[in-house]
Amino acid sequence: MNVASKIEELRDYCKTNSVPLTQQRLEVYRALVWSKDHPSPDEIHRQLRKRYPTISLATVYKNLEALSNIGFARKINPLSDHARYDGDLSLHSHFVCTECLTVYDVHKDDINGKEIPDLIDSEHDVKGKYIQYIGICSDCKNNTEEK
Amino acid sequence: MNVASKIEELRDYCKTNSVPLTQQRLEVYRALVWSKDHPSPDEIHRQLRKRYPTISLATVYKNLEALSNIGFARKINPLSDHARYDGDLSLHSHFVCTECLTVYDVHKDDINGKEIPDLIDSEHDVKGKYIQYIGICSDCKNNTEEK
DNA sequence: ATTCTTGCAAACGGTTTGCACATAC
DNA sequence: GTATGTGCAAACCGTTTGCAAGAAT
Repeated sequence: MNVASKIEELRDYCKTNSVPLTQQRLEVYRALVWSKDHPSPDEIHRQLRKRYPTISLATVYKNLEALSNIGFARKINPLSDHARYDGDLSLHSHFVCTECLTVYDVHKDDINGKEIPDLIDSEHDVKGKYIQYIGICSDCKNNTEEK
Repeated sequence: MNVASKIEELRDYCKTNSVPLTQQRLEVYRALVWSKDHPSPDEIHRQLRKRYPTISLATVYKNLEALSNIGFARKINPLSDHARYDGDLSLHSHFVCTECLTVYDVHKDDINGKEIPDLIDSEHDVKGKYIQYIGICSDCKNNTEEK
């Protein structure tokens, strides 16, 4: 899907759901879908600042959060605020709970013995791979239900 | 592999390679391989402090780094210091360059059309999944070779 | 008119650094 | 004896928060 039509989708969504669509929010979204890599808030801010010199970094943060909440963006690294270490270097995957940020190991028999596919024909030097499953862990699920 | 034999491995490695094995380094490693989840430096520090009240947080950081360098630990979230956002919410995977921290999209045809296996029989609520490939991107590879 | 957003600055919290002292080799 | 690690405190830097002014509905 191209950039223009994605922006139309955001316009439509905001109109339909009475979500305020400020120029800043629109431009944060535009910078995001325009970007080939996966920008940090700071990168988006630096880029937007060229054309909108007064836009503040806090606004970029708040809009990325807002866009995520309405399903137009996603933070790809839920564990972005703490380093996490693993003493098990064998091949395995992870389940990350987005509530409590616990990381659970997932081993081969938990995914029906299927292999993690290799990345083919890539110019990059692949050193490792694992599947990252995202969701709500059983503990958090139960605690939420109790409320 | 059990905890005791992993610790023996570390002892052997350090002896063979003349790497200083301090009590602190040993205990950081022990705490790491003991742990069921994937602890942050702070969690390891809090745990060790119960038995070694003088151990400092900076030491834990330095030892996790040192253990990673000799292949006894791994930071599972290379993007832990910056939030990263994605405007493409369709199913795809990521290649993360550990040098420049750029994130490249990986689509289905880059992995030979194979599916990402589902997590089966899990009590957790899986909302999403993607493969994280880790390595050195072509740009960084070329720049390193030039040096 | 009301509600939500912006921009600024200050506060916050995880991580890194510099250095004198201590420990492993 | 030399090289490396430890612990403390300060510095660093990405992120969050509070609030008065401004914009969207």
